Amino acid sequence: MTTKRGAKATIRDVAAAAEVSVAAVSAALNGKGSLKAETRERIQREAERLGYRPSRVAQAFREGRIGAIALVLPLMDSVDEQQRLIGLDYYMAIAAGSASAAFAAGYSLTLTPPLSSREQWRMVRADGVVLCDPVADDERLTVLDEIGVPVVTIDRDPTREPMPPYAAGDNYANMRLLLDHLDDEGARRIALLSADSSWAWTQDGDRAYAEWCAEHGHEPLRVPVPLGKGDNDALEATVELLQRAAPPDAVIASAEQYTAGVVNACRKLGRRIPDDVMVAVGVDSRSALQNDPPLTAIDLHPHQQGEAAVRLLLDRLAHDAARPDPVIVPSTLHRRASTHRG
Amino acid sequence: MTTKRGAKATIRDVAAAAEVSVAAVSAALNGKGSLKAETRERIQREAERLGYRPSRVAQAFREGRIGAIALVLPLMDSVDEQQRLIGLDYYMAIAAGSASAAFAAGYSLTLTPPLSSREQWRMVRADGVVLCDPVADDERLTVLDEIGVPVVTIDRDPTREPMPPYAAGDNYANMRLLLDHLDDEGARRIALLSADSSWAWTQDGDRAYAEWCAEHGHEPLRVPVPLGKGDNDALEATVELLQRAAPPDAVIASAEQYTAGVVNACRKLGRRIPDDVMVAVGVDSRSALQNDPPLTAIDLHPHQQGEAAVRLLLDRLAHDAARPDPVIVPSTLHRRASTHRG
DNA sequence: CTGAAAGCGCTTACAG
DNA sequence: CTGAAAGCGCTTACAG
Repeated sequence: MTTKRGAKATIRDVAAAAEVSVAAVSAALNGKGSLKAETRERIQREAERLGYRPSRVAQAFREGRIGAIALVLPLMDSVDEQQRLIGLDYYMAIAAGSASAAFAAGYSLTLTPPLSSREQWRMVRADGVVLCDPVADDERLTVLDEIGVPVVTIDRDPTREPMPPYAAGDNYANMRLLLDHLDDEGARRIALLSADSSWAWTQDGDRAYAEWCAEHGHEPLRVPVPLGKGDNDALEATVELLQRAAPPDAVIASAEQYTAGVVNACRKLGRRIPDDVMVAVGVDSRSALQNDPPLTAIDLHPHQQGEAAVRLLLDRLAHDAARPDPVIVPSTLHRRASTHRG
Repeated sequence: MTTKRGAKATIRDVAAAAEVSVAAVSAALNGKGSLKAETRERIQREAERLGYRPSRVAQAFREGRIGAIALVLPLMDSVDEQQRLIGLDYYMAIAAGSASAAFAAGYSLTLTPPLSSREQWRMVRADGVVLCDPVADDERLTVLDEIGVPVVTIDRDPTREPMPPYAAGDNYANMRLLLDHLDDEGARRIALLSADSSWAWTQDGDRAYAEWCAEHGHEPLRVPVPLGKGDNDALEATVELLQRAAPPDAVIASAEQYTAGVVNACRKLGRRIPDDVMVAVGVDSRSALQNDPPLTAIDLHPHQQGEAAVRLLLDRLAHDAARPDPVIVPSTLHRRASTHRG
């Protein structure tokens, strides 16, 4: 009645060893049913002796759920080594928040690497997916829909109908918050580095900027900067801006990726922050906080966004009901030295 | 014979609809067996019509494996919001590398949030665990061993016997590489910021530093700096170092976390890098690369370490055989402007 | 208080 | 070429 070496003991092995039924073993180990204390202890002893561990797959199978949620981050989509180094604080915090919310509900969080083919997506073992920063007509959402996997996005889908549930910051309001703050601090020519992308947060920010400028009679100074390709683009764009005949007296870096480029451009040209030019960032990060001087930035509370997205997803899984409302996570403006002239 | 609304179609529903056996459905959908083309097509049509998706859990159950590997990162162990912001490039790259190696082998990668109790660890649904930076007598390894989950570590376990298989950089050699490089560039008093921890990489680095100093007749200038508690500690330690009567002419920041602190300390005291003091970092990051001037750093190729660790784990899962040898991933010294006086 | 059985959804031999 | 059955390891009603 001993198990074979190497083969893992099953509930049957324990039942045989303790000379009871498998049901009794199950009850004893899960503290259910009503077993005589003596029997329960004997079963536990035998289980211990055989090194029995209930099979997690079998349990999952019985529960009818995988017990995992997949998280898809844009940064995992890059293939070359250089790019992979780019671990943005924002996404890391989303991952941490998602993981803890998932785990609190008895789910684990799965990181999904770059997937191209439909085949690969079918391999994903998860009860649902949290997808960050969908683009317009995002193919991945189409595939997931075909496969029948529920999806929640972080940042809303710009085009899809019906729009999947989502969690997001209030990107429109945040941009206006930055602009008002810079205005209060005396900035009169505020430039914006922003990506030409179909992401909702970019478009919301651009719209807020355009409207704010129109309302305040300011000339818009928006410079498109590609995202992702390293940070030279942001540096060059900022250098170009600052060397214009009428340079800006404040620069907003809308993306975390631009942070170093903007700062280095100022340093390169000998422009002091904030005296010659104020700098503010649309997404807070360690770089912003640790910069000398520390940079004013919007904290999008990505940890909370991750938590919120996972909870939305779990609701969908549980109730299979009506599409829930989006969750807008309030953001915080951290006023730091980069936008305040002593 | 139609499925209930809401309830997902099972293989039985498809079999009934197509008027064949479940075995035929399985064969048709997996392209196995020898079905008449006409039958196969009819089955596929019905499956399509019913929106049938094979249950991933059931498949997993049959395969006898969960199909997931858990990754445990030290940074996920912090609870307060402030700490969570700390997404180190090093760990992010490990996660990306692990995920792609896992996925290539048909496994997914699960992120495990901070777990304290044995109970919580039992909830982890994974066929194996990759644990980063084990400390001496790491409780987590003890628990995982009890639960019977195979483990591979990144960076070796400092004390455990038998030592779990691991992937790591050559931390001893790397420290000497940095020291030799600084020596070549003319540094004569090289200080080291290093943590008082039981981590193997810290201890290896400290040992290399002590031996190198002894061999070269240099006075050791090692300053212990706590890890994790934000970056003020590194800044203060560096300020203190640079204000000594005999200040160092080079500083090695052994951890990625020290990067900003060291740079800001130099800036605060008006010491120019590299002219007044050279700076080198033991772990490469975006901060090091984007600093002005860019900082010389050791690239530990964390992406490859992640891949290697996952492959070690998969080997163990597959063969259940002898303990494999550790994998030492070669590191690269990136010589940058911070250690070269024009 | 305990046992025997059914069943979760799939795939893989094995019969016909 | 196709069907009926066994079985992966567990838990949950249901009998005794």
